[in-house]
Amino acid sequence: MNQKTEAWDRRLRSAGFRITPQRQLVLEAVTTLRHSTPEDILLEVQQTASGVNLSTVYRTLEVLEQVGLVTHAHIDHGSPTYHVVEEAPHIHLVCSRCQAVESVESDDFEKFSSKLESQKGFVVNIAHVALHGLCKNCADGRTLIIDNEFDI
Amino acid sequence: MNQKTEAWDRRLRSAGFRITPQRQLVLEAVTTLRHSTPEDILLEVQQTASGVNLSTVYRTLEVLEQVGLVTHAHIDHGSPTYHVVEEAPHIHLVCSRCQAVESVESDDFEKFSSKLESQKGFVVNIAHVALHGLCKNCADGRTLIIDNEFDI
DNA sequence: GTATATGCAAAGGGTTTGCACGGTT
DNA sequence: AACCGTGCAAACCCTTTGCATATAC
Repeated sequence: MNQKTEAWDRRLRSAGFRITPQRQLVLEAVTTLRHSTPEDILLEVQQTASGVNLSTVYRTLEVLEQVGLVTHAHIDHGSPTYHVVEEAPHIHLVCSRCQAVESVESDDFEKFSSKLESQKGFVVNIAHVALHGLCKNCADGRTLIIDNEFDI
Repeated sequence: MNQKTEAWDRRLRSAGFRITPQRQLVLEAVTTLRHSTPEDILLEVQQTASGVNLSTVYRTLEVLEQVGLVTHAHIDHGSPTYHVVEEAPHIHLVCSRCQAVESVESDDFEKFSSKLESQKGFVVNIAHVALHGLCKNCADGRTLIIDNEFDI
């Protein structure tokens, strides 16, 4: 974890940003929570002695995203969810019924997206992909999602 | 176009909703604009004599989505974009740089998603898919999107 | 010491809601 | 006539911004 922290710091510093307790706290929270909204992160960091202001959370996430340490995806209708940029790229599966978020490796998706690239010239930002639907539990045998069936 | 209108009306009526000028106007606007935010729709319908209130636009879109006449996808960080449910299912490609929205048929995507279904049990709502990245023009030879390269 | 980051509070955008009125059935 | 739908305004998120203060470098 310490090694990770050092890498984070280097990344920030090399981009000309300063290391602050708030930035470290937010980064730890994003790591711990795995998929979290700004509000989630606020609650997490507020459990520490120092605490961080909500606007600082927003500004920090912006910075962390700029330097490539975190990304976000639009998981539901509300706030975006942030997560650390990992070694293994993955895409998000979001259940429209139970709101569960699942990460799956993107290998198969990449086959599709590279085809898209060669055919249409469109280059997909894989880390940003969030697919909505029903998770295994909630699907329960269905094979087709009717658009208006859930509040999605 | 008249035939379409009748089908719309039937759909609404059979679901127990009433036919109102506002609902017809919104539906026409969504059709005309192809990919539009509530605000876009408001501007479009305000060009008519009657006009429609913004909150009615929202409520109408909710109804139209419930009865399966329109869907929405989360195209950018802001408002969702609505479009009519078409015969040919398609997914959306959204350029992070120029904001252009492209529709492509979902055949290839479905190959991926059915694999996802058999392997993970996750059933993707295809109409809701919006992939972010760079369009042909903006990609301009790139083959990898760095997450923080654009404000996405 | 200087430039950057933070906290606070206020403003901003998008969306939802309560209520009285108007229109559809 | 009864009920549903609309307009209006207020309320409600979530996010951004301005400014004075604090802090990293």
